[in-house]
Amino acid sequence: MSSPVITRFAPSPTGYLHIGGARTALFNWAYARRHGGKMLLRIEDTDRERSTAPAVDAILDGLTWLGLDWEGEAVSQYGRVERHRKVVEELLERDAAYRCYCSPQELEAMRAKAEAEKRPVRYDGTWRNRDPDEAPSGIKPVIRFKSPDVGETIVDDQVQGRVVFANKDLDDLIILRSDGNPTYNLSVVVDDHDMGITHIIRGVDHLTNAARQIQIYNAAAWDVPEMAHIPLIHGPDGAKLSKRHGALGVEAYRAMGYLPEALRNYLARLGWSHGDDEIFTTDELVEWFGLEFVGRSPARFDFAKLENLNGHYIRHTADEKLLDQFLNFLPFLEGGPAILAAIDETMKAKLLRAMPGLKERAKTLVELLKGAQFLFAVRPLAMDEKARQIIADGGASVLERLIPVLISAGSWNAAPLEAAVKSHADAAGVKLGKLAQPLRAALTGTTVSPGIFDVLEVLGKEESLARLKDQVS
RNA sequence: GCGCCCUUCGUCUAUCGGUUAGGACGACAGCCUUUCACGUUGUAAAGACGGGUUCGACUCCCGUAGGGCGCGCCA
Repeated sequence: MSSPVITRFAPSPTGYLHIGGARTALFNWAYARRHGGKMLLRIEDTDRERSTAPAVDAILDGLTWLGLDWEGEAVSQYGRVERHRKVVEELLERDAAYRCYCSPQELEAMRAKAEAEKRPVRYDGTWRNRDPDEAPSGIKPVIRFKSPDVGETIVDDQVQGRVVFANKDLDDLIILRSDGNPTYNLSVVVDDHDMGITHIIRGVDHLTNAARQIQIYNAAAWDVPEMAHIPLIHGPDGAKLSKRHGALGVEAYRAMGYLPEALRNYLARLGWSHGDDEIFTTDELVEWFGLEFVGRSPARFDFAKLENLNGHYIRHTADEKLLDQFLNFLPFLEGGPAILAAIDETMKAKLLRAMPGLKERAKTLVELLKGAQFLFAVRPLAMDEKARQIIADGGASVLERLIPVLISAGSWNAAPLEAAVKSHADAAGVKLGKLAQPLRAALTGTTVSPGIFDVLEVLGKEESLARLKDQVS
């Protein structure tokens, strides 16, 4: 029996859980599930300047919302510094590390010079073999890892394949700062080892780190875990994902009205595939997931596809459950808490009854709310300017006759609304079907819809139509 | 600059040497619908470029171009 799979998600709490991190977490989670293992969570908070408690909360909250659970308590990397220091001591004793007395200024000069001479920017190894007795007094040294200077380091990656790095390209990285705190690459190795991580799944931006980390594993005589470096998510323009694009925190997606199952499905399909399957349950994802099906090229984030998927999930969610999700979503929407507070049992019943009509025309929960506006409208109804305009332009007789009927229809389910419009179509002798849309706009205060133009057209108000079009544009 | 990685329709992708290169989103057109939406049918749309290897390359190799990532006392 081989050892159980243990994966980990290790975000640094310097901000929210961004979409790329969410996908990394999803892959780790799915992989662990697939193999009956578990996913651990480690907060990489060794950067005391930038790490914040709210960020930790945001990450845990984001994962929870996405339905990605982890085993046990989240490990604080900072809480393990003593252990990290101890390992550094051991490396020092094994002659796998050494003290370096170069000042930040010297290093900066070294970098600048290398750049000016168009040479690779690397630490030149000044103190690697220099006699420690020559150490200048009053300077606190950093400790550098003694990276092998010949040969090569091979990252046998589950996704990237066999990636070879020449050791001469990897310089002696700092593993302990002058203030006595360990650095990332050292901490990661120690933690992954101590936590018994068997599979490291993370973004390709860590590929070079992987090589350095493997060297540390070797120096410590520890087994190197399996590694898988997955491609990054790019913005629609192919460049790095920016805020404007989608590098938002998952809570932003929640606020935009996306369902966690839709986001999960979408994210899973980004870089991973199972033949032509596009829509699948989380159980299926777990059943099908495998690193061998993860591609190596970066994927662009496509909101249109996410929306489509979200619409699908909204349509296929049972009314009761969808109502629950809708209600749970409101607190995260701007102005949503007030709306939620105003929803009593009667309103819930109305919403539930309206759900069938509502959900098939909403791609997000925000749109669902928009569609439900007619239920929330305060009576008597305040009409916006555009609606008044229509009435003034001749729609009055028709609208005036219809509005009382529509209000008395009571339920305000989309279906009765349309039925009411329908039943009066014949009576009025006009193609009133075309009025449903502008009516809704008029009754709810929603902004102009193209339908209003139709109204005027139906009523033969060419002149008004021209005027309105002019006003709108 | 150095190192590593990537390159199939606009986008996400299937193909794992032999296919009319398939699916999905989006787009466009039709149908359904007295609105919108849903649904449905159809159309357009791809192997970056140049060399090899092979009976045969999208698939393997090399090069070019383009793109990405990394090169901190950040993680």
